[in-house]
Amino acid sequence: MKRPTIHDVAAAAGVSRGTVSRVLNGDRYVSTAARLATERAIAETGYVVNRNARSLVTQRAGSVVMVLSEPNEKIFEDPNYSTTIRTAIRRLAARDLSLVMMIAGDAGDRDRVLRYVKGGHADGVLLQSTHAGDPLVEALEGLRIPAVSCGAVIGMENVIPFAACDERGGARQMTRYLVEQGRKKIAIITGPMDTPGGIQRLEGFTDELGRRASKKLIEHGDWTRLSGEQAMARLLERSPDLDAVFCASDVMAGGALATLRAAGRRVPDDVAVGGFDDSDVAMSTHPPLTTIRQPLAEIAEETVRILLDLIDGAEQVESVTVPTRLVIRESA
Amino acid sequence: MKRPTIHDVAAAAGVSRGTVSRVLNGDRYVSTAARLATERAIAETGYVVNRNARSLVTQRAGSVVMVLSEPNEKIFEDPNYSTTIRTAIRRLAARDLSLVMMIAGDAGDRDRVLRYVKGGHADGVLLQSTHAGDPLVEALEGLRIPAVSCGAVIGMENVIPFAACDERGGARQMTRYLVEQGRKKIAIITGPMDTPGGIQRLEGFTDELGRRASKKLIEHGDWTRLSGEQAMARLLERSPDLDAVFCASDVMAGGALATLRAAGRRVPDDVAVGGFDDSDVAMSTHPPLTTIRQPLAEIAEETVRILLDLIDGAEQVESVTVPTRLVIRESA
DNA sequence: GGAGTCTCTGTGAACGTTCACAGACTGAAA
DNA sequence: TTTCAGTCTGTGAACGTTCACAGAGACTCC
Repeated sequence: MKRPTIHDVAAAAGVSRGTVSRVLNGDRYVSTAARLATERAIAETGYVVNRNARSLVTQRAGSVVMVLSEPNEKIFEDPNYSTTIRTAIRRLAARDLSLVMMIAGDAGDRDRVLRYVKGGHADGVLLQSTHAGDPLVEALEGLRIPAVSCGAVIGMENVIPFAACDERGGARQMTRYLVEQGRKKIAIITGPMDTPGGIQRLEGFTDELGRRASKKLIEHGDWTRLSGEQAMARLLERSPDLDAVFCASDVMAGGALATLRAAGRRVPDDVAVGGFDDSDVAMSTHPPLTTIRQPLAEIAEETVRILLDLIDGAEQVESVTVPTRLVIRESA
Repeated sequence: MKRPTIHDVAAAAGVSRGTVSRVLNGDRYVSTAARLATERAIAETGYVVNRNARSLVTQRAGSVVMVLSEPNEKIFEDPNYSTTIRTAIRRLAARDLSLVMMIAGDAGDRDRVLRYVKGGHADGVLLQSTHAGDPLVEALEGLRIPAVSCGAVIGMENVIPFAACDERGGARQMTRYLVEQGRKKIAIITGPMDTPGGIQRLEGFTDELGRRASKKLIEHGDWTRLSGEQAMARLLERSPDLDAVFCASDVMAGGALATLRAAGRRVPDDVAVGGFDDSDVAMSTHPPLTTIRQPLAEIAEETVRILLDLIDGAEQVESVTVPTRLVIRESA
């Protein structure tokens, strides 16, 4: 029981291979009679085009690869990925492109991705959580394949287009809110300093605080809950009188809350806590987190749109920054 | 600057196409001299095999498709997917198979998946969160393509092999624990009753409770936090004197906790709360959730292993059930 | 020395498309 | 009538592999 080929369809429709191909690809020059006959034959035979054969001659892959470059396994729990993946699948499917997932944690992984792309098996690359200095990015750049990042790649902002939320602006929103609430000694727990979320959320924080910002009130985390707990402990030890902390992610804020509770601090009475992301943990903590909402679906949509533009041959594309929104709950 | 083909490699190595192909595919009959020359030529030319050409003749796709059949968009937040996807990518990559992601939410989506598979573009299918009666499953069954589900497909346990945690046993563990803690009136918030997690966790609950189980103490949720909140409210209204609630997922438990707090119930003093999954929210709630840990990575590994066995031509494969573990924190 | 078995190699024919080209037919304009 | 443009169709040649086959050489065994 072999799969029907374009020949079978052609025979069933009483036309030639070429005509079937033209119908398949929406070519203008095909008579209505031929088109109808072909369409019926396709339906009757249950014909499905063989993408391999097509790709072989067109030199187009018909797929896009999403590369998850997260060296730290733990962080993959990040619920944000799900939204991005889902959105990407949908948008690409509308263009009959499939989404292939790859991981680029270590050198071996990166090599695999590179070979895949070099083999011409992807029409574009969607970068996800790429850290500064990732060798993969330069390698991809050399291959001249359309590549877009979901969130900026630090140091590569002008070479890899991206869509991202206004990290800096969002951080300013939160910081300003904490100030407005009368908080005097505001600390921050940042993300890794080789990611846009790490760097730019800190920038927004210091931007807003001006010379009131103090090095003593800055601690670094790695996005994980545990790192949030530990950073909070360090902050409390160094500055027991702090009255607010802005955590660069909700997950880290969850950790900070636990440390604060263990230290007997009431939230928000003694210490206000602000998060970032508005992921689902923000609703589950006690008290629920006041946080910065980043429209992940929209960011994913834009990322894919830019990639499609590039695949379609756009010379120059603009990176996109979408605004964030302050979501006030109970922690601040 | 065209990509080098097998011909270029053959020319560079001073051998024939056939020999290069044999080296590529690890054929036995090739001399060391030829092998060495070929390998050098491959390295020098930067040759990467064209999978399309290969698939065209071998009739193997070189990829596996993971189908996310979740009609309800909301639920996709489930952090479990990330682990499964990541594990699958890794295991498949070791066999040089790539992972294509597809969604099968509505009929159009399902059609796309079916066309993809019918086109011979996947060597196997990984089913994820498939609900009972999903028409896609039957359709796939008809195509005779290797398919394995991550978690059982209700009603299809004997036709679609799967790997899953011991849902029923896990639920019994939790229920027994609550009983041992002296709880007298134990309620349950189940998942959707067309999923194994919905059905079997309830079964474990009633198994353990025996005739102490009461219909009045059963409420249904849909895995979302909101449904947990609402189900808890209904339970409290009907049975204000309940002293424990087993939630079939941590996320729903998070919702239940919020309702309990709003109702002035102390946890665990007045009401003990048990979850299921041991996902990251379990650590972020207040109090942290006592829950049932399901080894997601292990389940994903097994799912992929079974699929690979099927792809390798295994006639009969055994579904796998892995044990769960009670994780005691503070909510019960 | 011949037969038989292994090892190794090259070659032609697929696999299922698309694309460029050539040719046939139509209708309108010169 | 001829010419030209426009529409429609079929065909041969690619695309880059693998696979089966045939044949060459080396070695062993009688």
